[in-house]
Amino acid sequence: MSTYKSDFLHTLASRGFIHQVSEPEALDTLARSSAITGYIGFDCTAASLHVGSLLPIMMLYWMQETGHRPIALMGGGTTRVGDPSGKDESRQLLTDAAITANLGGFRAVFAKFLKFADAGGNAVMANNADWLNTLNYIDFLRDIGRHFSVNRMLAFDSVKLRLDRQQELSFLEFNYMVLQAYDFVELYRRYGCILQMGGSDQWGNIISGIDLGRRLDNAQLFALTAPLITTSSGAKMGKTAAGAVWLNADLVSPYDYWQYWRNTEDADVGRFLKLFTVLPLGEIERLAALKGAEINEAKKILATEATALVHGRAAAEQAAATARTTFEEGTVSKGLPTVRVPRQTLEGGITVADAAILAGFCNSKGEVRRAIANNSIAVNDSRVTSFELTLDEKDLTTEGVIKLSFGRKRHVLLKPAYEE
RNA sequence: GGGGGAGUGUCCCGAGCGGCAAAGGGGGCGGACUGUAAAUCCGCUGGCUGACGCCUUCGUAGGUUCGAGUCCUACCUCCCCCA
Repeated sequence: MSTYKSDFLHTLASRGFIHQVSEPEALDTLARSSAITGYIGFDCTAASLHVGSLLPIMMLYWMQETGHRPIALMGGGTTRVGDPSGKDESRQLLTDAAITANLGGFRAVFAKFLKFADAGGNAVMANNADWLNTLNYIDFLRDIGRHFSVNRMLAFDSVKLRLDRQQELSFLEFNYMVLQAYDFVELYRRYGCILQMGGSDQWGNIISGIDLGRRLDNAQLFALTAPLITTSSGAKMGKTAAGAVWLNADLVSPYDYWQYWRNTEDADVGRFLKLFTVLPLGEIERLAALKGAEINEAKKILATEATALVHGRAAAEQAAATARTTFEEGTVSKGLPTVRVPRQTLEGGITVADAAILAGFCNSKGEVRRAIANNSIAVNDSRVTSFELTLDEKDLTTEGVIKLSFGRKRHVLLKPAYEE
């Protein structure tokens, strides 16, 4: 399956994580004979990590799992600059306060995948703000800047793309790759880190770091990139009707997260099981081979396993149970997302339109109107045909809730709120 | 510096003789069919209104006109050619 002899590279390769590796033989040999240290950098542009970050996180997970030391590098410093790779326009700059706040949300997520010192493991969480924020400009130019050829930098895709399209590329962004390269060297010096991993769009930036390490410290550093993951039908990972699929439970509930994976396309099941669960490959092979409706079993396992990694086994099982009662038994499950409606409002009667907006299904009454015309909205599993329909306490089921549905997959329980 | 062209429905691309809430795609959402899949077909894809209708939208600001995405002026941004 793979020609790698080290546990680390063999695992990554056979699970589909590897796109490109610099000097694969040398790295393989090294990883076989000793514990190596490697890192991946993460942006702090959002308040939570999302499904797109999952792939790199899993690489760090396997790194630790196969006996090495992973470093999750928070881009507290580089996020202040903004990576131009793969973007047409410069990203909006975030305030330092926002970056710090975002960082806070990350640690808990990483702790679910990696064992840091407080959990008795060797994983490291670093923040490049620690060394970037205090850099002295002139010193930095003389020590680091001299090793960078502008001629070469102009040839990098991330830069060239912008220039070719006559898109603005500020000097600030132009420096991003220099800083990222410097990060690599800094981590090498601090932790003996010799490997940087990342998405395939990071290749150029990583190579810059390798070059810098060789020039400054005569170090042999390595690059490993992962393929860009899309669904079989070509869509980018991690988007749903409601937006990005975040890893924080307060942004995307375990139930919704489970649903996201449950709705994986047939053709992706095997690949995703390998990438996003830690099930043994033999088991995955068996699941991916299921045909027709049977592959739904594999999807449920994918959903439960993937959810368990992020939200814990109990939450995953609960999401699975909720899905089972909702979709397979067709009954009202208490595990569905609930929306509280003040009791007075309910007594006075609330229109379906307002309820649908409250539930987050629609943004305007016009949308609700169209949705009803399209047969999309149901109350307690019966189709709503009239825009005039008003809901009140008589519509409460024996469980004391009103089940409001949008389409066949999105359900919400309206629950009278007695407090406040 | 001179000449020519372009900016359209706040997701993207893109048509648009002065009557336009504005063609057509893509994407998205929903329905049918299925297996909570894919493919396919159908519907929807500015806001308010029960409805007549009203309001807001075509780079920005003015102007002409009963009426402007469309014509005129200035400005901004981008592309191409000449220098």
